Amino acid sequence: MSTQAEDTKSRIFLTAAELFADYGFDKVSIRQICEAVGIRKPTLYYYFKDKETLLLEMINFSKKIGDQIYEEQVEKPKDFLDKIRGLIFGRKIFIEKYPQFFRFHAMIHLFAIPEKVKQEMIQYVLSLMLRFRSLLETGQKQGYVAADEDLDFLMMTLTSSLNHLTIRKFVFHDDSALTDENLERMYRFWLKHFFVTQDKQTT
Amino acid sequence: MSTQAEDTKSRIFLTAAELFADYGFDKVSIRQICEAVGIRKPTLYYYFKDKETLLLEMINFSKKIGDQIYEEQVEKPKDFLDKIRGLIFGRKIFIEKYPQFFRFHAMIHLFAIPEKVKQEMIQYVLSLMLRFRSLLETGQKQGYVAADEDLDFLMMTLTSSLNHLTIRKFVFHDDSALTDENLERMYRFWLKHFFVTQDKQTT
Amino acid sequence: MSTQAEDTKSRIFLTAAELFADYGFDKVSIRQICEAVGIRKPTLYYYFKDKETLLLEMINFSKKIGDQIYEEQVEKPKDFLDKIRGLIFGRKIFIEKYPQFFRFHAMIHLFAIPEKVKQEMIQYVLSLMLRFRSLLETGQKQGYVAADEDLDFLMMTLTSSLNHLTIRKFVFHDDSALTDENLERMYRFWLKHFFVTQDKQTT
Amino acid sequence: MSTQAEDTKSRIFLTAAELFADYGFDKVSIRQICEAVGIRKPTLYYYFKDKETLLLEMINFSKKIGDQIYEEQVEKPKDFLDKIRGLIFGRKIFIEKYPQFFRFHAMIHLFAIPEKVKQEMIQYVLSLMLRFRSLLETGQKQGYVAADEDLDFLMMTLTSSLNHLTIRKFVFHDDSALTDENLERMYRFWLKHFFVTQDKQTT
DNA sequence: CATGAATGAGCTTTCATTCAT
DNA sequence: CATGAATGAAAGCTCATTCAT
Repeated sequence: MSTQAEDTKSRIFLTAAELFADYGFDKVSIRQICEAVGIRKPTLYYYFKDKETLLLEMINFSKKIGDQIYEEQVEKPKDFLDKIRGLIFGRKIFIEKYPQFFRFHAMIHLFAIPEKVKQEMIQYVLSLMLRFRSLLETGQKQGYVAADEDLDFLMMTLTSSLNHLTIRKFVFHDDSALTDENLERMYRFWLKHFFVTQDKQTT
Repeated sequence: MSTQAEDTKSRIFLTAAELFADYGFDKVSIRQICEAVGIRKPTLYYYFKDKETLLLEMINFSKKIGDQIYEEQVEKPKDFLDKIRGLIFGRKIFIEKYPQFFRFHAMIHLFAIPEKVKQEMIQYVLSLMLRFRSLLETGQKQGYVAADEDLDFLMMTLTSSLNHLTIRKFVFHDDSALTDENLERMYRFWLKHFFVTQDKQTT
Repeated sequence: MSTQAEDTKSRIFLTAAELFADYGFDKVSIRQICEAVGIRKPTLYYYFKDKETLLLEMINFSKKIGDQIYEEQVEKPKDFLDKIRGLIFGRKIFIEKYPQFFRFHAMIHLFAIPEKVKQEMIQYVLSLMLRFRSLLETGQKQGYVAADEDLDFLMMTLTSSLNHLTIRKFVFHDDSALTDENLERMYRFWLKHFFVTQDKQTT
Repeated sequence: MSTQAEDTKSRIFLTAAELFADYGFDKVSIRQICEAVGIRKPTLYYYFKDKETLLLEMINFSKKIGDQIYEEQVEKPKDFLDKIRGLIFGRKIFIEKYPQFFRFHAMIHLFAIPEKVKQEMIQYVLSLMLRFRSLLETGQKQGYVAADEDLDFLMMTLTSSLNHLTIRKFVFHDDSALTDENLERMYRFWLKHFFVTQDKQTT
C-alpha cells in the first residue's frame, strides 16, 4: 500500500472515529464520513468492506491500544500501588497518545452498535474485569487489600468510578474530569478508602 | 379524552418504552411501534406530535417516577443511613412498580438521542447529583460521614456504583445484579468503607 | 382498498409488467417504474414489499390467467382436436384479453430472475408439460395419435413450436407470428404431421 | 502479444463465459470475473475495452465455432439425411470440443444483453434460419421433403425442437436431454414425421 | 503488462411525516 | 378517533470505468 493510500485509509479511520464518538454509530452516515474526509463513497468502500467492518477495525485498534497501555502501566510495575496508579493514569496516557481516538474508545460502550459487535464488546469488557480482579487478589495476598474485603464490589467500585470520570468528560463535557489533578485526587480517595498503605501497615 | 383514547395512548407509551429499551431510540421505527401496538401510523401522530415528543414524554414520565421514589425512599426517612438504604433499594422499588419502564429508564442514558433531549437529560442528571451531594453534606454534619471526606468523590463513587449494577443487569444481562441480596451486599460495602456507623461513633 | 388505491396498485402492476417485458427484471429499476407510473418510490413500496414481491405477484397473476385460459380452451372442449386448436388459439385469447400482460408472460422465461423465483417457474412449466402430456395420452387412446407415437417428443415438439411463435413475435418483432392466419397454418401443419384426422381414420 | 498475455486474455475469456452462462450477463460484475481469474480490474480493461466488448468477442467466438461446426457437420456431408443428422449431432460436437463455451452459447439467447448486441444476435439467428431453409429446399428438390410441405413451419419446428433440448439441459438441468441416445431418438422422430426415407421413396 | 486508488452514477430500501377523508 | 395513501429525504452499498504510475 502506497503512502498516499495509507494516508487515505487512516484519514477515514480517524475521521470516522471522531464522528462516531460525537454522534453514535447509527447517526453517522457513510456520506457524512466521506464528506468530512473529502472522498467519494466508493473510495471508503475500497478500504472498508462495509460500515460494520469499519467499526470493527476501529474497535480492534482501540482494544490494542487499551491492552498496550494496560500492560505498560498496570502489569509492568512491580509494586501493587503503582499498578493502581497506572490504572488511573493509563487513561491520561491514552488521551495524550491518541487524542482523537480516546473519545471513540470511551463512547463505544455507550452507543447503539450491531448486536454482534455489542456481544463481542461485552465479552471483552468482562475479560478486562477478570484481569483486574486477579490483580486485586494479588494485592490482597500482599497485604494491600484487607483480608476480609469484598473483592467483587471493590473491583466494581473502582472500575465504575474510573468510567464515571470518562463519561463526565465526554458526555457531560466536564473538562476537569481527567486532569492530572483530578486523577491524583481520585488516587488519594482510593488509597484512603480501599487500600492499606505502608504507613498503616507499619502501624 | 375518553377512556379508550387514554388507553390507546398509554399502550403506545408502554410499548414504545419497551422497544426503545430493547433496541435504542434510533433503531425503533414508528412503523415497528405501530405494528406492536396494533394501530396505524397516523393514530400515533394523533397522540404524539412526533417521535421526539414521544421520547420526551417518556423521559418526563420516567423522571417523575424517579423523583417520586427518591422523595419516598430518600428524602422521607429521617435517619441518614436509612436514606442511603433508600437510595439503593429505590431501584428495586422502581422495578417492581413499573417493570416495563425501568428498563427504559436505565437504558435511556446509553442510546443515541436527539442532541436537544440529551442536553436536557444531562441537566437533569446533574441536578440529581447536586441533590444527592447536599444529602451527603447533611450526613457529614450529622457525623455519618468523616469530617475530612472528599464529598465530590464520595458522591461520584456511590452514584457510579449504583449505575454500574443497573448496567450489569440490562447491558450484560446479569440477573443477579439487582437482587435484594446483592443490593444488601452493596449497602454493607458502603457502610464499611464510607460511613461512620453508630457503633464506630460511640467508640 | 379504495378505488383510487386499486388503480394505483394496478397501474404499478401493468407498467412494471411492460417494462420488465421490454428490458428484463434486473434492468428495470424501481425508479424507472415509478417515473413511468407517475408516483414516488415509497408509494411503490407501500403496495409491494419489495421488487421480488412485485415480480412474484406478477408471475402468479400470469399463471392464473394462463391456467384460466388453458381450462377454458383446452380442458373444456370435448373433442381432442378442439383441445389442440384451443392450445394454439389460447395464446391469441391471452393477447386479446390482457394485451399488456401477455408480453410479460412470454418474456418471463427469458430473463434473469432471482434464483428462487426461477426454480418456481421451472416447476410450474414442468407441471404444465405433464398436464399436456396426459392430454396427448388421452388423444392416443382415442385414436387421434398413432399408437406407436413417441409421446415425449411429440409433446416437446408441439410445445416448443408454440413457444417459438411467441419468441418470434416478441423477441424478433415479427408481427405475423401470432396472427390468426399463422396460427391456423400451424394447426394444419400439426394435423398433417402428427394427428390422425377423421378422414384418415375412416380410410 | 506474448504467450503469457494471450493466456491471460484467454483465461478472462473462458472464465467470463462460464460466469455469464451461470448467472447472466448483468448479474456478473467485472469484479467477480477478475476475482475468478485472479487479476485486477485494470488488467481486464487492458484486454477488453469494456464489458460489452467482452461479450461481443465472446459472441463472435461462439458464432465462429457454431459456423465451423455447421460447415463440417451440415454443409460438408453430401446426403441430405446426413446433413440433418449433422445438424442434430453438431450440438454434441460443440459440447465435446468447447465444453465451457457451449453453455454460454446456449444461454446467450436467454439473458438480458445490451440492445445493440441483441439486435446483432437476432440478425445472426435469422441468417442461420435462412441458411437452414435453403437446405430444406434442396432436400425438397431431392425428394427427401414432401413437395407440398410447408417449409417455413418445418424449419421452425425442427429449429425450435433442437433449441428445446438445449434449454432442457441448461435451464431445467435435465442431463438426459443431450445424450447420444436422446439425439438419436429425435432423429428417428424427425425421420418418421418429416422426411421421406429411401425406403418410402423406393416404395 | 499490470495495478492501486479513485469516482460518477446508480441501485434497493427505509425513514419520519402529512393530508384528505 | 382513526386510517389509507402518499412523499421528501436519506440510508448503505455496488457498478463499470479511468488514470497515474
